[in-house]
Amino acid sequence: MTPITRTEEMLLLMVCKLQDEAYAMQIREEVQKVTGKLYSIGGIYVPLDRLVHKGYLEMQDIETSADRMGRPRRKFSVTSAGLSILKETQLMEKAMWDLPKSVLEKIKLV
Amino acid sequence: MTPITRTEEMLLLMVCKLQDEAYAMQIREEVQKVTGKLYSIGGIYVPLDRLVHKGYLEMQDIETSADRMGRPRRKFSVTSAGLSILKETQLMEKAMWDLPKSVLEKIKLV
DNA sequence: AAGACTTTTTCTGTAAAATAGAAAAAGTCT
DNA sequence: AGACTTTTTCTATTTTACAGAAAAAGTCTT
Repeated sequence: MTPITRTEEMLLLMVCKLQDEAYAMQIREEVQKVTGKLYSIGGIYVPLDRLVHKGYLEMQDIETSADRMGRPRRKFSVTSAGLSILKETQLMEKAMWDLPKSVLEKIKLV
Repeated sequence: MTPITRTEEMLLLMVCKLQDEAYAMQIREEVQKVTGKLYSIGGIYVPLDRLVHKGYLEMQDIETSADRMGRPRRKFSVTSAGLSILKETQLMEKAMWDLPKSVLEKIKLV
């Protein structure tokens, strides 16, 4: 299983977090909350589509109900392969940060 | 401060971990230990140079002492800007993984 | 001292991902 | 019908990932 990028990790996690509200534009907002940075449209849609293509996300067309305007949205959800790669990613991050305490301390105090 | 990639994060951390043994080829080995994957030569040198260029790493030429063969090596060390970006990265990762317990549980059990 | 040997670094080309934003699409509202 | 709202599609550019051959800079052998 080949590792995912940080952007991909973030998007998967935001879909997890948003659950029934995991629409692209909501995800974009959530990413901004977490990173403090507003991603461009392409910066969201391009990797989301890639994640679908890789089988880590599923997509569902949602019909516009009478209570909102604009083009119909697509809702995302994480597949079990997606959960699995997230777990792997988490373990890898943990391994990466397995450093001597003295080093961790130095980072904390910067 | 613009975020770094996962590869950059990993390399910075491996330099931290290896301390006085932070030579490119040692770093490569360490990366393999953590990820389970052997990176190509370019996969190590290219981003290391980039990190130097960005000011997150420093480089020092080490003269070959009589007890080893081969071309002289370059030793890397993390700058204070490097420590700082690592800290930011760590905080961002923490924010990303701030999910409902039910979701974290689902990931754990996959 | 010349040439074989060892190990690291330099270099460069290709593929993939990040980034950006204009234009199109698909609805609702007046 | 046409204006309006919001999302998605599309595509071009820059940056990063990935790969490995060739060059470099030493030591060792004879």
